[in-house]
Amino acid sequence: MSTRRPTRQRAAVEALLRTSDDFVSAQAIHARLRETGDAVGLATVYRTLQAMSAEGLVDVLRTDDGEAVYRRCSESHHHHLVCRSCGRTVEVEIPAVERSCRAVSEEHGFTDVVHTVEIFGTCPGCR
Amino acid sequence: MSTRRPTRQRAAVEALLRTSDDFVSAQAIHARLRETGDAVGLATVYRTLQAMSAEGLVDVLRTDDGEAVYRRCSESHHHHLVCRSCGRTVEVEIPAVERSCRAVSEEHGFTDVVHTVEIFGTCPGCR
DNA sequence: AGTGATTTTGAGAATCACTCTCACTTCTCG
DNA sequence: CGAGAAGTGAGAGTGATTCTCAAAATCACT
Ligand SMILES: [Zn+2]
Ligand SMILES: [Zn+2]
Ligand SMILES: [Zn+2]
Ligand SMILES: [Zn+2]
Repeated sequence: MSTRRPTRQRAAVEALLRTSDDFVSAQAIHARLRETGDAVGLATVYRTLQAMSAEGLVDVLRTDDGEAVYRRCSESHHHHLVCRSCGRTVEVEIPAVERSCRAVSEEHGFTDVVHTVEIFGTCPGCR
Repeated sequence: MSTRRPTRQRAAVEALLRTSDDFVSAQAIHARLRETGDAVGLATVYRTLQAMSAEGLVDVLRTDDGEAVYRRCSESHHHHLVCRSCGRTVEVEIPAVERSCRAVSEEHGFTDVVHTVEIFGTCPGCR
């Protein structure tokens, strides 16, 4: 089956993610774990993040320069309001968006539809 | 001023984009131009696409594996409904989405806000 | 605990999109 | 026609992500 074995490495990555409210890159996770002595191989960090992403345990998005960043998130469907300056992230649910995306898709006969919605701005603290 | 000089290379890239209804990668553009004998250096393809993107002449989005793909688009603000199988792309305007994104941003005090919205599915033809 | 099958790990190599460098070509405009 | 500004491209450099594969850890059972 698809149950993954519990390992020290996986626990370390999950713990690190639990301590960060913002999106973090795989490279950053690798570096931080190395600092704390809880080192995990880079390949393993990537593998773990992929697995967690597939299980819906983390959300992924791409920065402007194409780097993937990860964040531990609630499991219900939501989107993000991200500060482009400090990275602060707010999870938001926007029913109107869900409705409109579904409507537009049906209108054009598309099926198996998924959507990505991300909002970037400057947060009140970074004024 | 910011007027770019007209060159053979730039014209070739623009022409290529005009012939494609779907999103294309810089690498693909470079390869196709080379095939048609209308070769343009890879660096120039990237530079041209960046410039066009900055001028709002092309839309950019990232594929799942992080590659940037470009498409000549109408200049008014819109989003895309993309077939994950054949790449067919439909431009859509969704006022409700614009409204909601703005509302959510204000609610959290974010300013200078931009949003990305992309919808992926299987189109009627790829059933 | 022991044992063998199965999975996971990680150092380093490999990939690949993208950017940089810089000498050379092409425009622009007086 | 120049002189200077802007554009080009082959090739080197970057940096994130993936691959390789032998060694290490975990599991299932006794
Ligand atoms: Zn999230
Ligand atoms: Zn949604
Ligand atoms: Zn578009
Ligand atoms: Zn919009």
